[in-house]
Amino acid sequence: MAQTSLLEPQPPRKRVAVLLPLPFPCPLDYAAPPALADSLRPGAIVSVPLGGRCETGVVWDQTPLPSDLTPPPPPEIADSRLRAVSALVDAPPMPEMLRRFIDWVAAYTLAPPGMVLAMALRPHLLGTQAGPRSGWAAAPTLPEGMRMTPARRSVLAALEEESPLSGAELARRAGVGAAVIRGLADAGALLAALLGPIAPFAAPNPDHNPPVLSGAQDVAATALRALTREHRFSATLLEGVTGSGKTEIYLEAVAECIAAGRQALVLLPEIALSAQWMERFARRFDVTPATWHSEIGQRARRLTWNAVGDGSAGVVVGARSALFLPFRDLGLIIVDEEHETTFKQEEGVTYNARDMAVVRARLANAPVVLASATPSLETLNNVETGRYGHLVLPSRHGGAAMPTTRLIDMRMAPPPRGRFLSPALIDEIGSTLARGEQAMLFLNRRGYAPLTLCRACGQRMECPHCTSWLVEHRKRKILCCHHCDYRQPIPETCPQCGAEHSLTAIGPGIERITEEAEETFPDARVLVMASDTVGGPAAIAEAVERIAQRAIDLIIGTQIVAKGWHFPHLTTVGVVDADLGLGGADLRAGERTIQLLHQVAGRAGRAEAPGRVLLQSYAPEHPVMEALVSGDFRTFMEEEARQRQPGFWPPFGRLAALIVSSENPEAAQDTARRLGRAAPEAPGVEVLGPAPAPLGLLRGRHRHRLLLRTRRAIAVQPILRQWLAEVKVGAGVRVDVDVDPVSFL
DNA sequence: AGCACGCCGACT
DNA sequence: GTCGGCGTGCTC
Repeated sequence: MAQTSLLEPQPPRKRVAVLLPLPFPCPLDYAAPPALADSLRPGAIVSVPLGGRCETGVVWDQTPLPSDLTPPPPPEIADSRLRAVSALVDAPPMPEMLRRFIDWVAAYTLAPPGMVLAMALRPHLLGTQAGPRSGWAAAPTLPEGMRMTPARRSVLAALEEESPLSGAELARRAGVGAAVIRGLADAGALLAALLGPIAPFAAPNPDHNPPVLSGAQDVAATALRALTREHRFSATLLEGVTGSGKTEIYLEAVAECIAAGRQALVLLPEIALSAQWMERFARRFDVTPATWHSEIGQRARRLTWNAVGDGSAGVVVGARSALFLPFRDLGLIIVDEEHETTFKQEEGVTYNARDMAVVRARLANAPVVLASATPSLETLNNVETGRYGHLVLPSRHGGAAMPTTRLIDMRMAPPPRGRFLSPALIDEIGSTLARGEQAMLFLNRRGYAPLTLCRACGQRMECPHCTSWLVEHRKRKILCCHHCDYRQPIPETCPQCGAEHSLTAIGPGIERITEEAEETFPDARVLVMASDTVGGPAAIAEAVERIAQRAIDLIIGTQIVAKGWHFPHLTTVGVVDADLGLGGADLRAGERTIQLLHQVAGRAGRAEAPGRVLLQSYAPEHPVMEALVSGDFRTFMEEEARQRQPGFWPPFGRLAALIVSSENPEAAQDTARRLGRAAPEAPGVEVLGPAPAPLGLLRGRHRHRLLLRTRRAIAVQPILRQWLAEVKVGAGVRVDVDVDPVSFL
């Protein structure tokens, strides 16, 4: 009887590639146990051994990518080193579309595919049971002799309102700790009860409340409906000023998508701030959509993830990470405010959700609609070259006029020393308030003052971990860094020279403007809106409601007041420092400033009362200011394009940044220099740098930057891959790759 | 990302 | 003489 010889070749074991949500460069190979072999198809969720632990991953396949994005194939490991897949996880497989998308994003951003997978799989990995959960109900009679305390009483009161409730929810509503609940349960005052099934997402009704459309609106809506019916990829810019009805129009495409039984995804820049958007959706479709953003609770997260996967969530409104949901049948993507830079994720996998939405749509054979009043130059260029379609809503809905914009030349009539509101602006706000209308002051800078210096020695208060000034927050009595979480009390004496009471606030932040406004308009009811002063979404919704009810006269705010709110009684907007975004060597400084200020201006005068916008500027002849006054956004962007074209700056060329950082300044510089020496050389390819980053120190890491610029026809990924492979990165040094950078700090 | 292995300081 | 710091390197 012949024995199997160790020298004889073994039949090759059946192997599967498994991608794990870990920063590996490629999937790992595992042996497929015969019992599982048939189930281990691509997309299957599996448990596998890794080192001494067990990990959850997804059976992967080699998915075809555009040739210039394809990473090199990994070397195959020997059969003898293979370990076997432990188990098939009882969960729906990851759809092929999503797997292809993950590969695409990883290849494009040069992120490890596993890290991209982690974004798509994390919701699934958090908590595994979706079955019925148990909670607590009050016992029909209280046990005799039980001690009653205020905390216990409030638990029982909460159950009078609603019962049963989960332990965590009950503790939250009663304002007590888990111990109180446990005590009551032990005493027999609470009984375990099964919680009912979680309410599924109600189906939006596309015929609930269709809008009455006219003229250009009707044309645009009809066109989007037709594209949505087609079931193939298309990209369309929907351009229209604030108040032109953009949202209503693209919701018609959503309606068409729902009617066709497919799923729609709407990406918004800051979902947590959009209670008003939800209302509009509810008015149109009679239900609230599923939402997805970083702040939803774990329960809702899991529920939504499942509902998207089984198709029961027809519409998802989300922040950028919603792109990675396991849509079963994605039929439409909307990117609202497509020019917003918050679509760019800067941490971890650096991707631009606006661009990846286009990729996702292409893979899904679905249309994508990019909506904006002030489209990015990238998108305008894609329209220009015919890659994207273009629909324009030329005027404000209901005949409301655009606000008039006026510049205040701060060199001609400056405010008094230490003041920041010019006489002209004060006049205008004063008469607005006198007419009983609302006014807004906009300054995109939190805190009291951006810089604190010593009058005696000139010492500036700066962050010990970052290249940045400490910002005074007078209300909180601290100096804090806006780049890291460093904060310190405001010192009484100068830490440098010891002089007493010599520290002076330089420049305005929103707190300081509030102080000045309250002194100037003592009778005005003032509301301050900044990301660090308003609370959660509910608090913001309440603030917006108070504004709508005219309980507020003067709104003072940062960025967040610019974001799509409708304030019907607001007629005058004053921009405290219109030049603020123009400093620094940012490629898109002008574009960004005009987009932001245009959006702020759009808050003014949306109803019958005409709006006024006043821009305080020390550079009124700047093209950005002139464009804001004339309202000629188009001409400004054309000029911007003319300036970028000869140097092959985006969108006429491609950029990728390498950020070299280390706690050790020499190590960072050394690696940056060696990267510089190994810089790729080819026609149409240029490397700028290395140079110390403008933010030379960030969270205690010293930073240097290199910038790769190529002609549009040349992909940056293979160049970057080869370049990085040539250079040995020093100990403790990190090289972060940022393809299509938005920030140049 | 974890987790192990591996070389140099303060302790029973 | 050991316990332990976290630096480098590997996981199919």
